[in-house]
Amino acid sequence: MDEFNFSKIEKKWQKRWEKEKTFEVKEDPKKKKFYSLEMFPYPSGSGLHMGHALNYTIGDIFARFKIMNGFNVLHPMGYDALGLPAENAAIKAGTPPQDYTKNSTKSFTSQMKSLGFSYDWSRLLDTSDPGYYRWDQWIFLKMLEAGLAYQKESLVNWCPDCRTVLANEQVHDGKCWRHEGTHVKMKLLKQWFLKITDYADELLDKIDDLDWPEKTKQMQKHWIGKRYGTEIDFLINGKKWPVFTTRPDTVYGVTFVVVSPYHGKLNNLVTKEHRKEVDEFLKKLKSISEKEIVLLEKEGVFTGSYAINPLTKEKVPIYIGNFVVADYGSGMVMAVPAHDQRDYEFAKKYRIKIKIVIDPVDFELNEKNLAEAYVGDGTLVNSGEFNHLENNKAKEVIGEFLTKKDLGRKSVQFRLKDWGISRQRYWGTPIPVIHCEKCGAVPVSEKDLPVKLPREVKFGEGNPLLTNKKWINVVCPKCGGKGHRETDTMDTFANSSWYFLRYCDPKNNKKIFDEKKIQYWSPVDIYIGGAEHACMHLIYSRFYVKFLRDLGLIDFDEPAKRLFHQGLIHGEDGEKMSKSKGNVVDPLLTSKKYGVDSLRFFLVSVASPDKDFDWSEKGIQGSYRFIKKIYHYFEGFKSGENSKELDFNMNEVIREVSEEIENFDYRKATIRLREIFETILKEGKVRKKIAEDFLKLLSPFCPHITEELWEKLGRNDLISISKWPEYTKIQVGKKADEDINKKIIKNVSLVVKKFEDRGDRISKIHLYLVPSDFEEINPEKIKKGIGKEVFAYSVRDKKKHDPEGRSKKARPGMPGIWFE
RNA sequence: GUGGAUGUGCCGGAGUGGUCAAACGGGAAGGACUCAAGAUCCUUUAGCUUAUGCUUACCUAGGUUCGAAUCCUAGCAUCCACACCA
Repeated sequence: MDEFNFSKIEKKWQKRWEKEKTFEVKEDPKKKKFYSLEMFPYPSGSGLHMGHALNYTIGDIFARFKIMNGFNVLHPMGYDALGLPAENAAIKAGTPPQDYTKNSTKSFTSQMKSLGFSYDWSRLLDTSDPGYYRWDQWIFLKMLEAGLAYQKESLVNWCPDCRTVLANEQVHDGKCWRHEGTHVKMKLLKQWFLKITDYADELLDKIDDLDWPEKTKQMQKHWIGKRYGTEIDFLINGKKWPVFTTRPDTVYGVTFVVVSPYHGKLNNLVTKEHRKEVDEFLKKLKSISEKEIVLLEKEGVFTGSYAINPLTKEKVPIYIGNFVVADYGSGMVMAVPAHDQRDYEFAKKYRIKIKIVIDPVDFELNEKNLAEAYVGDGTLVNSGEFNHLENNKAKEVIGEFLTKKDLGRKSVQFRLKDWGISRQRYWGTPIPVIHCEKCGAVPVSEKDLPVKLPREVKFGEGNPLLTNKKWINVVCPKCGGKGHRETDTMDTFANSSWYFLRYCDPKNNKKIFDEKKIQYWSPVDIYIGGAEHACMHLIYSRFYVKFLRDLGLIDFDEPAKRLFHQGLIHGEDGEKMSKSKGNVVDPLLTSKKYGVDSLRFFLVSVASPDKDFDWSEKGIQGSYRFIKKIYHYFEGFKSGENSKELDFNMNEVIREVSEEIENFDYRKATIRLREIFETILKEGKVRKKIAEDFLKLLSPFCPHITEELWEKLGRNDLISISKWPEYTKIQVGKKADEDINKKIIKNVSLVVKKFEDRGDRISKIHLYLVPSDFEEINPEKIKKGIGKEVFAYSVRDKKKHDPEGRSKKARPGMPGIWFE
């Protein structure tokens, strides 16, 4: 018996796939395409981790399954190579990010190749390649033309560690998404924005059509956060200041107005007498991180100004409040302490008047027994001409009234904000704009793209691009005068927002991509990656696709039809894998120890791929044993006749495994494979067809040993591109036919016995069968089997005798029963 | 607070109205082989017991049903995401 030398086998087949370009694909109108994509990795210097291995194994199994099912499968890979970590790591290592990244991507590629993934490596993409980011810049110019890219002075999230601005989506819990311990600060900067909000409605509406995990869809909906409400103009110093509210019905209960400390026109509201207090308050706020503000008590300070309620004409004080969000609505809210908990707390603290305007109807509410805000429904009181209206009705009525008098208007607010893409760092796509004193921000002309990142820069303090004067100082393309380049680079999420389109035509240097190629391959049929991207990458990509569609470049609306999130792998201790905890398991080392196929098989057999699970060394040993067993069995394979039962089982397994892979129930599929293999082992000799089918079913999971054993069975083609076994219906039909009568006899007898044991007398039995069962049963047989008078009906039969409606309980294999 | 998910045997984890003491894997125990270890193979793994028997079991408490791990109601617990959005 040969020693099971998995590493020799792996290399042998990986070489052959590469040599024969097994997984390279071209458009072929005669073949149905399938685009299978996994989120491309950020090529960190530490190489592939187990999470990558899981992600790509899940995708690879799917892609291989589709290939064997006759699809023309596009299964590409690339690198999201631009970004801060590479820059930081490069600085640390003292090498330019270009070199650092090249090393990383090289090692990623060789690692991925060694794991046997079925990628079309000829389409390899690298976002740090000017040939790629040139098209980032091109899209930017198109957005600029369309008015979707713009510059504005704004308060931004600033991470002191990254020394750059972060998008809202990159701030988690008031902290930087890359630095768990770093609080994000607010800073005022001139920034480039992409007007994703123009697409807010469509981004929201189309969510329902996506075959995506419900959770992710929910998160996106929440993130976009569409709210219907009313804008009410309060009068301050003779000027109209709009305030957004979802509760116009409570407008008579407004006793103060609160403005955000970050409101742009805050200074207009602060009177001389209150300047000092306000400044102190603002100063105090600055020293507190956003995270802490959330935990903080509602606090505020009086500005000295008053606002006039347009309906009551009452004058109410204006406060600055730490709980008001600056860039939602107008950054100013009307406060109704009787009917909003936050306002209530604030009013109590600063002893502001509380006025009840909604009467709960079923109990009495007065200022004295009010221990918290009453947010329920009721009828309006103290509301002038609107008294006695039901409050939900009042929302409408007051809204209309305000509109008619031009004191307000219906309004829709989104939580989603425009996407700030400016980053003050080096390793990103340069924003293709030249600033000119005369002409302002002038776009670089398309023919001058790409604006390449200069190698000659100094890293250290601030933005490295500022250190290359030669690169910065250029002539204005418009007037020929003095100009300087924009030194902000784009958020890396710009790079990843459309990469999946570029895979369809990765080397095109004339166009972003060829329309015909895009039309053939896109959109992505299955997209696999982490759930953490739900509100970042997965929203941005949707936005980009819609924009490119509106440019007329593509004719679909959504980047990916179907989405799947893999689970997280924890260390053996159940904790998240991390270097500091020392519980990291390296996929490469593991594959060297047990073989790639064992690793792949194990990764998808411990748990459903979308569930989190703990790494287990014992577990992978179990997978290894299984694979070894298979290897040894096939090595000495001798065909022979096998039982009918095995034929039947195999046929079932083909059906089940196919369905299970399609539904990402990989774990169940591996169980099926184990079971059927046990049966094969027990029988010893089986027909060659059975052996081949088994190897084919196993092939997406364990591509290397199945190639090897396929060869051992005397085949010289590749199993990886062989035809997936077919499931035959006839055979099962026969078998099921025999079963169904027995099954029904058994089940019904059981119930009959129970009834008779209780002392019930049964003379007649009425059975109500689902139509498919009804067609297959043999009533005589059942009658004999049960030994009573039996009447069988189809549930569809309108003339059936069914006084108690038992036919409703009928299910396949188990009829509804009624006794007489 | 809001939204989502989950709760099954020693552990991981299937199942989803009758065939369920509950697949499969891991662990453990016993046995075979071996001088021995490893590998491999077989058996057992809720309790009483060895009977095609009973009892206790699928978070808890109720309910529906001839019958529930599976359906309904309430509660408890855990995990994740978002979180002062007016």
